[in-house]
This record gives sequence, C-alpha cells and structure tokens, in this order.
Amino acid sequence: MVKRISKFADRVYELTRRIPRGKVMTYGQLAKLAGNPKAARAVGLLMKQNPDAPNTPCHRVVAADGSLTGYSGGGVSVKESMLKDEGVIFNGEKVDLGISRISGVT
DNA sequence: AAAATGACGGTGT
DNA sequence: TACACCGCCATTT
Repeated sequence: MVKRISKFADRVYELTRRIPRGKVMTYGQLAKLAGNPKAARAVGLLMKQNPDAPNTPCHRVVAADGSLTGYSGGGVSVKESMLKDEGVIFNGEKVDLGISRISGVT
C-alpha cells in the first residue's frame, strides 16, 4: 500500500537510501536535508521503528560526532563492522567524518 | 488532543 | 574524553 508514513519520514528514508557505499550521513545532516535541521531525533526514531530493510541502510547513519548509536539489526558492533566492510574509515571508535561524511548530496 | 518516548545536537563542567 | 543538562522535533499510544 505504499502508504507514506509522513512527508518527513518518507524524505528521510529516501535520503538514507541514497547514501553511497563507503560513506555515512549524520542524523543532523539527514534531518536537515529532510527539511528540519533540528529533527535529528525524529530521524533516529524512524530508523529504529523501521527495519534495516535492504532498502533503508540505516547503518550508514551515524551521530554528528561520528560515534555510532543503536542499531535494530543487532547492535552498534554489527553496524561498525558493516561500515568498515563497506570502506568507511574509522578513527578509533568513531567514523572519520572528514572522509566518510557526505558533503555534496547532489 | 495531550502526554510520553527516543538510534540527536549542542554546550557546559 | 567523559558525563550531565537543555532544547528540538516527529512518531506512537
């Protein structure tokens, strides 16, 4: 029924789905592109409520400082492994936003 | 309609 | 770097 949960959620999922492999997007950045720079919380909420279905790689979404947060697909550990496996550069326990963070969405 | 919830972000200590 | 507090928002009950 392809029911749009809401304009915001639909937008967030769309952007999340567009995240290229080997790169990550922060909740704040995602929220901003979605239309509300302060809705980072709402964005994370949607990720958790929705499965990490193959169409929504929420594992490519990290916190603003590059630290990983929850992951309904198993936990942060799994998320970290996935990102590394995709080519994301990790700086200790955080993602190297200076390299893996998306700057030009295009 | 109102209250409660949460995978955030920023700032201060 | 780690922890605590506040502010913001959308979703769900």
